[in-house]
Amino acid sequence: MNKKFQITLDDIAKRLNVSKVTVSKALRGHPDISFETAQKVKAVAKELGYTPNFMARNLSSKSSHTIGLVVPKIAHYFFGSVIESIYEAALENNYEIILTVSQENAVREEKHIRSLLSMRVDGLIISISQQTKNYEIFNTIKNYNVPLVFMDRVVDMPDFSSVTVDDRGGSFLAIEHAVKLGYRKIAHIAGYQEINIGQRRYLGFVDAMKKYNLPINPNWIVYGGFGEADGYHGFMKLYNSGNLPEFIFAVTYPVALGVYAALSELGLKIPDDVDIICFGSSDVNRFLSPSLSSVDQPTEELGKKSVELILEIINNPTDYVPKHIELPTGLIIRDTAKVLLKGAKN
Amino acid sequence: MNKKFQITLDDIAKRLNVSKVTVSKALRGHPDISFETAQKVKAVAKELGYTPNFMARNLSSKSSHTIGLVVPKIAHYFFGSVIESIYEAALENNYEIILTVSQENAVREEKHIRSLLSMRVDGLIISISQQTKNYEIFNTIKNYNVPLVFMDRVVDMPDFSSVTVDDRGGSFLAIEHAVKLGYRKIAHIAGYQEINIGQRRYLGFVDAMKKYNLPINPNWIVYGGFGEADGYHGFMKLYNSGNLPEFIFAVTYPVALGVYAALSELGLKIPDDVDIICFGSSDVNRFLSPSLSSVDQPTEELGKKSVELILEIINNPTDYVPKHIELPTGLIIRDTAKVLLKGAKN
DNA sequence: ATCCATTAAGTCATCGGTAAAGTTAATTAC
DNA sequence: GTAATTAACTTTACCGATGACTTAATGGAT
Repeated sequence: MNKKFQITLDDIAKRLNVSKVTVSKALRGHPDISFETAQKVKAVAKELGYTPNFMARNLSSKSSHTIGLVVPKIAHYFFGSVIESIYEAALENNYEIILTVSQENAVREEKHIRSLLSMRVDGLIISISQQTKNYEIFNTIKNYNVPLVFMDRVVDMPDFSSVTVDDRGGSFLAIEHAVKLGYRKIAHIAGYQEINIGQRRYLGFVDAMKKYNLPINPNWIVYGGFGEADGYHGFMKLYNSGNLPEFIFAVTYPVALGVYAALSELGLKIPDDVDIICFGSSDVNRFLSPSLSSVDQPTEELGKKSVELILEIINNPTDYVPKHIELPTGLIIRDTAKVLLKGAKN
Repeated sequence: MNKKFQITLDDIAKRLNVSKVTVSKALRGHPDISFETAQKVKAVAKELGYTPNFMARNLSSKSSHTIGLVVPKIAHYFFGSVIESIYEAALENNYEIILTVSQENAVREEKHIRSLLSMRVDGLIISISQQTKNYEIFNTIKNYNVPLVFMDRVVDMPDFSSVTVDDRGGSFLAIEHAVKLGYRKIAHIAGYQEINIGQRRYLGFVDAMKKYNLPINPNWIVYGGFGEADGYHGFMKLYNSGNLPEFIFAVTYPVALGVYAALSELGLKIPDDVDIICFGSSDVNRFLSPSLSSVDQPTEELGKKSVELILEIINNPTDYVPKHIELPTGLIIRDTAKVLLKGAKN
């Protein structure tokens, strides 16, 4: 390593024959420093290409101007899109983001959180993994008084703020829409029920079925994860039961894709053999054939609101009351779940 | 903030009536410390839930065990997938990743790089933005002697290592394949030529056209960016010229999707009106209709190799000779570019 | 008995900042 | 005219770790 790796406050100080604290204050616009001195300092800093040392600054100031982010996945449209908007929002507010990925693994998730805490992040935005069951670490966070916002996948702890979408209401809309198309035999390929999105999407499904007096066939509810494989196996299970529903509500977009894979393997057609709608979408969805109708998830909003919320807490740590933001959802009807069931009338 | 936010070496030291250096050494397995003392220290550290302070450690050791990553985008399959594999590989080697996103913006890119340098990352993995033209910052990195590996989108500077795919060879394969299907009127919706992937994919196209003695129609080469909009406008330009080619080679997957959008708007069909192949793919590609045949980009390999390479440089900074790894590509034929052109024989 | 090497610690300085307290000289207050 | 205030700096201490150097105790070789 080059010894002249970094320009420090001292380098600037020596050039101007002032103390390094003067330089530090000048650069931060501290009122102690006269206008002329400040100008000189800034000029030299610019000339030398000074950049403050992140580690040193954070060590001494005990605040890192950094937000830790923990998500289960990156290479999925939903998370990719949310992450991107979080980075955008952070940048606008001059905050750094440190992103970690749990890969849906609870152990890794906890390790990442501890690591972020040791980096003294000013706050955490967390979307928990499918597996997360032990909430100990969140109590730790609470004890440390580190601001935390749960995003989309939340833990039900009243002390923490959250930003979610209206999972229950969105699911309700989806099922109601199916009913209005004439469908009665409706299945739900559901996610894990231990996690809010799985639970609430299931509840929305139940709400709608009840409202329209439709029987809920337990065999038509398949629990599992949120990935493509889960959708594939979920549908296969429905298929193998010998009693195929007319309509499927998939808990996530990848699950719906898994259903597509199963359908094409089995030679079944949408909507003739079975119709489908899902929660969430993707940028390439409109190129699918048929393109999936879905409950809209406002990904950019989720990211933006999460950052806003965490900054609100960071800037007002004492008398902060946890807030729960639930973003409204709507339906986007594309090719699937579009045509009236044969013989049905609206 | 809670004052007892963090357990420090001193806390452990006091408990055991030893000095904090002893604790530090013990935890790092330094031979100075006896087995028994080390055991005791580790036990107390565990009991108190000690985690080293990242900032302090890095400030004093001048190495952060962290790799800075700069990419143009996240919410795109290619980058999402590479990023994920980089995180995986880093984790295996006990390195942290600090990810920054340039959003294809050169100014922002430079800002991120400076910020990463100030964080004293041990190395940088960079995939430059479409726009990047000023290489000053890379000279800065060189002067600072910070290890740097370019990934996929490289800058032609001999001092830096790189991991790329065989863009030229892959493109050649794609065009050769088209020729063998009987296509002669071949267009290329190309990217920016200032950047290696744009240039080399174009060159592969030219290589193949020359080899098969096919004329290159300048009107059938449309330059632009790497996104969906570029594909859309690129095709519209071809279409409006009144002389439609039989076959299109799209420089990226998103560009091909843009072409799809244009085709569907114009009511044109693949492969009857025009056929297509592209460079790169996505996880949902197989659900497209028709699914795109493409040049395979080994995304996980790209990520993995980049990390391996940067660690190699980090661990051997003095007599390191820059290395250029080019990963082989192949074709994956799905629905497009599959059927012999009518009237052609192989 | 003395010297030297080894083991197992401890002390001190330092990384590059920031906060708090201390120092001047000039200005203001009464 | 002297005390009090203020502007503009400087000095000192510290954040939590690490590396270099020092010290004390033990044990073996001579």
